[in-house]
Amino acid sequence: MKKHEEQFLEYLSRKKLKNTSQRMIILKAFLRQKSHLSTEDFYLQLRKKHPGIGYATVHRTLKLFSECGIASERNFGDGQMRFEVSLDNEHHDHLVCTDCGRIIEFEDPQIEKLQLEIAQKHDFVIKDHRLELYGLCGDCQATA
Amino acid sequence: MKKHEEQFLEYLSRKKLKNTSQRMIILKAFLRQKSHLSTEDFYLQLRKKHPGIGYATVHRTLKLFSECGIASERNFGDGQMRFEVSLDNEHHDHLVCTDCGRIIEFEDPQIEKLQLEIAQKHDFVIKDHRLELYGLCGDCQATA
DNA sequence: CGATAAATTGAAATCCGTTTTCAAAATCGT
DNA sequence: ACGATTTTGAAAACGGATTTCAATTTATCG
Repeated sequence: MKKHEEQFLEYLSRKKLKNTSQRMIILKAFLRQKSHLSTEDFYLQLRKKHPGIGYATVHRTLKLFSECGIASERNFGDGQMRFEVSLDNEHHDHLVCTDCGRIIEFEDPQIEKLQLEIAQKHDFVIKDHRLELYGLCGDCQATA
Repeated sequence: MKKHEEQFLEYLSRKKLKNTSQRMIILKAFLRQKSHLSTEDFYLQLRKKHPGIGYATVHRTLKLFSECGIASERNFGDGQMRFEVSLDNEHHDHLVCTDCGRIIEFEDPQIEKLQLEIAQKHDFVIKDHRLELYGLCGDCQATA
């Protein structure tokens, strides 16, 4: 996991950006968090420990993470942008419970392969994809 | 294609809503359009022929379409909501060219099947899904 | 170590698409 | 045609993302 930090620092110097205490704090907090937090939620979380850091800075820094490749932006269609730590180059997809909001990650090489075939058939070169399955998780099926 | 119109009219009476000329105009224009237009674009398009109809009405009517099942909302993560005519119960997915914005629809029963298996494995019941492949279409690969 | 240029910060303002408000107009049932 | 109810369009409000700007911090270099 050191890799992410290095990658970020390298990106900063490559772009002649400055290494600030805020950026480091946000980076550490970001790497520590597991779930797919919206900018807002992440900010609120962070503010508990670091009340001085403003929303704008959090927002800008998350964008930086995304630019340098250590974060991916997600959009589950609820109007909130979400960020997650990108683990190496493995793409993964999401299973979202529409009731409790739980998000489970998965990946399926077979589906990926089929996607490539579809792209070929339409003469597309795929750069990225998103696959989200919406439904009810076990718990929520029970209470429904 | 008469079905959509009937379905909408039925929905209106079921909900004790009124059948207005605006709604009929919007319905016809909506069914005629092929692509995945954003509310904004659809409104601009419509305004050429019907300058009297306001954005709010278009927006509300598209929502109605969505509620009664003749339209589906799409969100390709560009911050604009898009609506498309829902053809019967067949779900389809999208291939989006990130350069020119072209959108191609496809469906793949194999992928659907794999999705169900994944859901089962995680004890989910799937209600819906979205799969979008982003890349460059043939034309844009050439000019890139 | 300073001095200086350049980048960053936080608060507030702005942006931009969506959604709501409200008074006037249209619709439907009788 | 009447009256209750819904709908309409313009404009305002909303919500989240993004930008602005003056003050502060950082990196670099003598």
